[in-house]
Amino acid sequence: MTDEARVRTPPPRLRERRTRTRTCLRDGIVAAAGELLDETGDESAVTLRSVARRAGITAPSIYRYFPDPPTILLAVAREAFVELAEETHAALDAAGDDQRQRLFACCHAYLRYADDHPGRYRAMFGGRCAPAEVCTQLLTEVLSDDRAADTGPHADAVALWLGLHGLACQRALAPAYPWPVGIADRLIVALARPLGA
Amino acid sequence: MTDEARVRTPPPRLRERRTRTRTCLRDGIVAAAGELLDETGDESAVTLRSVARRAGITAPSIYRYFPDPPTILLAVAREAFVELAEETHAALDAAGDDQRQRLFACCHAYLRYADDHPGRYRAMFGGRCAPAEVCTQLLTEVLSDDRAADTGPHADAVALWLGLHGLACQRALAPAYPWPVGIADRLIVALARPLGA
DNA sequence: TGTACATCAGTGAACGCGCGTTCACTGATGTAC
DNA sequence: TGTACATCAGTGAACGCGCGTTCACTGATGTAC
Repeated sequence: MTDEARVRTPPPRLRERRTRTRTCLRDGIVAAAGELLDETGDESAVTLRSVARRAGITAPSIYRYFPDPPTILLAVAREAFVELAEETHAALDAAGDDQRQRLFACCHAYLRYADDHPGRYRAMFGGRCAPAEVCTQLLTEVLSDDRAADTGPHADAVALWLGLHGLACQRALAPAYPWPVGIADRLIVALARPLGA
Repeated sequence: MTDEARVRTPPPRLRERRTRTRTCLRDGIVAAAGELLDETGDESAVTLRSVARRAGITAPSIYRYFPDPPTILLAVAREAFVELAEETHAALDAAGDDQRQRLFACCHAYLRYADDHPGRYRAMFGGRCAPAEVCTQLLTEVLSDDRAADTGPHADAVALWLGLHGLACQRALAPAYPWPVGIADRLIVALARPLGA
């Protein structure tokens, strides 16, 4: 009786699996890897098998979607860049027209994303992508309006981004560190002059 | 004959080992781990066994010096902080008395160390130590002379360090990225005002 | 509408590998006589 | 000075584990009649 019931259990499990398939198992795999990354902060904790466990599938299933584990992390990083862009653009949209407010909104949205997704943030800049361009492009736009005559809005954007990145990076690793209050604004003001001043 | 010769080979190997022992095998282990770190840029490539191979000993030997692999990386990070401090102080000593020159010398020595030891640099800030204090203390000294009246030389030093760290960090990961020329000076100037201006 | 069949996403067992860790051991060194 | 012995750093074999990867398979789905 008990054995019979146990033999019959597969169907619901398969049904559940099939349902997941429809909403694209690939997304589930990427999401699982992202969660593991944010929870552990350690790329070596994101193995093919640990991702499979988190996603509720068996390890070989992943090969239908990704040729190898590094490609999963690449997908996580790419998705994270899209999310980051969405959040910073949303912050810009909500900030109105004032240049200075737009600058701060954009930068704080950037830092917030890094704080909320420390593992993903590290994966983004782990050398798999060439992402500085993505980030600096946005900042170049935010900065560029009244800096066309400067030595180069691009270089200014890179400098500002490097400052934000340094803070985001280190906050992701040592969130408990007693950062001076207003350190983010101090960076923005210093690096975005004359806009931030 | 050949077999006999092979049987006799151990002694020189033991002698060599013993020689190494005198100059402290522990240093050899830390050095081996540091080399692996800089060559691969990947902490997961620094295993107990890979370190032992690089150091020319067997894996269990390491237990005489370190209780587990993470402790090796901790030792590498600590040693790297000492080296970094030595190099920045040497640069300051060579820079003379001019405040501005001292600032640039210190910052460039910092960046040079990161460029020369990318793997070690990442390990330093991998969350094992609370290192921001070590770095910012030095920068606070370099900055503080004519900034005592500022809202806080410490916060300024942290901001400057974050900028340098962002650059060092990202250069260690993507050395091929086409950084704008003079990006380091741009960061220093912006973050160390009025000293850098 | 009902039935037979092809498809193919996901399974579960198996493999070889490098890992961390343990253990009894070996043999060079330094000490006591 | 020469000999017997204790020490203990490093060895090499062995273990169990989780990993990536492969393979034949299962069974739900969609299609052809």
